[in-house]
Amino acid sequence: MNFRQLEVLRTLLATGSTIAAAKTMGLSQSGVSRLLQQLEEDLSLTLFARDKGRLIATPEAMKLAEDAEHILLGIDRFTNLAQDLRSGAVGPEVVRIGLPNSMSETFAPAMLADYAKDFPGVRIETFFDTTVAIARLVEQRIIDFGFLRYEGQLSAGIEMQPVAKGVSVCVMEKGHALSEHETVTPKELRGVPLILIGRRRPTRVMLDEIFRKAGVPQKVKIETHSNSSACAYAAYGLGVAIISSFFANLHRHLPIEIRPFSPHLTQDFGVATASGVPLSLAAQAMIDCLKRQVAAVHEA
Amino acid sequence: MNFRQLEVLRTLLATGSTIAAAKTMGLSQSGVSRLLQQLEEDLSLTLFARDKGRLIATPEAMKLAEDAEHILLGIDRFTNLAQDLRSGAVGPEVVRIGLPNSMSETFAPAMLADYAKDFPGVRIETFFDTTVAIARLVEQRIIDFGFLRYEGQLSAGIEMQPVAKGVSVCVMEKGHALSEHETVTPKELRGVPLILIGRRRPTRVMLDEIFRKAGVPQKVKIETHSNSSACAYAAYGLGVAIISSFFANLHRHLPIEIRPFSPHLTQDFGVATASGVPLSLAAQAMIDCLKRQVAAVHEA
DNA sequence: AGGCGTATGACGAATACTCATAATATTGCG
DNA sequence: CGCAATATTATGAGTATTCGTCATACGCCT
Repeated sequence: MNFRQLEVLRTLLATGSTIAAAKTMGLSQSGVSRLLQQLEEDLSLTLFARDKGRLIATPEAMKLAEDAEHILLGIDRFTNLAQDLRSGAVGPEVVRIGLPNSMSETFAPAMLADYAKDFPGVRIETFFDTTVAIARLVEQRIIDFGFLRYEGQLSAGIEMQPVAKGVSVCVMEKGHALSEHETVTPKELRGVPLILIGRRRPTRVMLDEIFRKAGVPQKVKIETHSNSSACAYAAYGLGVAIISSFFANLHRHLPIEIRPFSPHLTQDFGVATASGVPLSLAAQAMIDCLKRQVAAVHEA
Repeated sequence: MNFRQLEVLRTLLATGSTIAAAKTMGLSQSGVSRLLQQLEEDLSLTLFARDKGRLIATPEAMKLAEDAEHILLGIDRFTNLAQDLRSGAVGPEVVRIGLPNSMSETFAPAMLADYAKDFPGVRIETFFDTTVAIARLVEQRIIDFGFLRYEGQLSAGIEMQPVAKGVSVCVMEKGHALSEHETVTPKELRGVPLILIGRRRPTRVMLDEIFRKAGVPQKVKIETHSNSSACAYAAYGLGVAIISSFFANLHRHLPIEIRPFSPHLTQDFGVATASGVPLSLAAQAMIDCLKRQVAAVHEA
């Protein structure tokens, strides 16, 4: 049995002749005739009496047509649903994402605005938190994916796909004396008030190591825990922040100058998903959108 | 698109691998693989993520599978009807009903036994599911009528006729300390492990509100999604369940005590039918039988 | 005869399956 | 640890079946 056969049954009952049915179904008269024969054969039932070369529906045909209608309706619904899923219109009711705190002010709104253009029907839930917290949210499947900096030591249930790289940079207020330099080294930072983040994190440890090797004592004026605040402090002339270029670029709207820090320190950023859990189309599209947005910020 | 493809979708979701699916469908593994690929191509959707050589269903696949199930059900019905017509007899009349899961164990059997006395020739098909799922089955006319709790916000194509009312009650194991009380208030439930159902449903939200107003924190030990399990948990002394008296009464055979919860919360139960579709005599009689049965449980 | 309808033979294109085999991940064993 | 054994999906090749068209035959009515 066959969709087409059911359609023929319906159309034949509606139109009364194979020719008319063929016309409305967009195929040849002989095709309709064949389809009907097949259906009758499949069911071992006479659906239409052949009377003087005309087709006359039997009561059986009418009974069956009701059920056929049901099936065809269901198929309609099925394909419509597929269509909606494809365009993300119906999608999963909600896409949940985790982002670093620093992205809440400008990046996330821009990204979501971009996303909402293509997927107006999808509800979005955002969690802003630290890298570790986001990783945990991914692991517990509370969010579909998270964007975070990663350092190799990821738990088993998480898969990363790299999205961007950053290098350590110095952020200072506009017109700061150090902005004369093309790049900034620990030597030049001797005695300069510093704004640092993440007390015990690997990147911070490496930074401390670099200063130690250069024989320059750090004059840490402010310890903070968000890139946003570090940039804001720098903008107010409270000191020079050393953060990743990735986050510095997100705060270009502030009155700050950004200079590469030397020696080179790189950071990897990527999208974290729970391994073995396929993403919905809507979530996948959100990741693509995020990548676009990151690329836009990066090249600007 | 194709019946076989839909079958593959269903079977694949049920079995989890092409090999197992092939076995149950009686064709080769490669056949299943091909059918799946075709379906994905037809729909332009990724139904299964290929992860390390395994298939993992996407959310889209699960959504679509529900609709596919309906279609396959329709096909089943269609062929059965054809079978009946072939064998001459204008098939036995069939009544299809949807009931809440909690009624499968004692209520439905009793009701059908009662019904079968008067209508021995009628074939009966029962669907046990959640309120929302049953409503959808009614709307799509897959069942003649459904019995469910309603909360006002019903879709346009459905008509309700009230059958019973329930009030919120506490269910606890026999001999529980709280059974001393004539009625139970939030105050007495302070620190008592609770068994609650339906995280975001209106009734649950109202319950949360009541506890909040009473200044009593809920100690939710178990969240579950069926009244049966809630009663079973209560019977095992895992905590005190707060559910509708209507469902609690269906589980009187368990070693439980039932006490009214105060303040009063009422629930409405009724029969849902597709609007504008006349019911068969047999279906109407089934509704009457259901009402009788409900009355019997209620007064007992 | 001419108009309107269905049925059917012949044939090409598409589809449905199978078999055999490749590619890849997991597991157990020495 | 390395390596075979196992389990899984994917794919190339080939065959049988089905789908649909064209042309045409046939029947009935006016």
